[in-house]
Amino acid sequence: MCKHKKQRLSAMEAQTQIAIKMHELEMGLPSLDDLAPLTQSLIPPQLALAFGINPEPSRTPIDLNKAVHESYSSICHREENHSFEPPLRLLPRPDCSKTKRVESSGPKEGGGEDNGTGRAIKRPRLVWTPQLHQRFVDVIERLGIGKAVPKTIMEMMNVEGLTRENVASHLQKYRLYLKRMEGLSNESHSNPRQVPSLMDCDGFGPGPMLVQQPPPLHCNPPSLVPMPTVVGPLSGPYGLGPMGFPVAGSASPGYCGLESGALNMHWSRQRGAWGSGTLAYLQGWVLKGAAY
DNA sequence: CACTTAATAT
DNA sequence: AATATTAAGT
Repeated sequence: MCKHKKQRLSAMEAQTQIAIKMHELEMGLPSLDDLAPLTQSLIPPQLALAFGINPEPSRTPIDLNKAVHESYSSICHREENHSFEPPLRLLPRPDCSKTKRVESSGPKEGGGEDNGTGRAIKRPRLVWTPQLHQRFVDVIERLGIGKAVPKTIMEMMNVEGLTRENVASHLQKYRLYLKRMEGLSNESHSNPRQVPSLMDCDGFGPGPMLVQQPPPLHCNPPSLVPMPTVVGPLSGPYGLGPMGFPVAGSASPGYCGLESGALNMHWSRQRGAWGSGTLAYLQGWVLKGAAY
């Protein structure tokens, strides 16, 4: 009896503590008068020029409004898909010297930029991390491989600084990869006698002796459900496949684990199938006895 | 134009 | 080896 009272009390205390903290926080915030409007550049153009910093693109209230709407609809879209992908940022921070410019508003990202000195700037070469590749694959699955073209993919991936060229290049490789996988599974059909030989362990995917059914899972995911993936150092002793996929054949158990969203295995509800290119890998996992 | 593909460069 | 770039064709 007394216990309940105490619990209620402490709950209330916690509430008031939070309220107090919030109040303190708010007190610490600058007043409206102290804030610069978002339309105003944080760095005056002259100063930016003097230090060789990319001048900020000018933002009109319309730009801001647009940006807000874009963010909003982007969030809604993600909600619709039951997917929680925070907007991704390629670089820790837009670096002032030679990175890409990033602002969504204003003139398109396009063209050879210069940072005021008239010199063209080079963006650092993109590294397709598993997370990034994951997003890439997600988008392709939503679009369907037929409609997945560089521009659309780029837009849907919603990654700051990602270019169409980046995506096109990756897509080219991804398609080759898919083709290879197809070839493999066909071959296994027509020529079951063939021995997988190297295919199993050379880092290019599992061999042909695979079951054709999606493995039974304890749950059929509502939409997109992250599948078990390899975790650990990106270039560890387990093999990374052609697209940077982990390869079952060469994965050592010590490096296997469950981590949501790290790699490319998804159940596609639309198609009622494992995401393109992932089936064989998943089967590889199952055959290897990966537990989940 | 944007897209594909192959070849080549970094 | 992974990514970018280029060239040529649709």
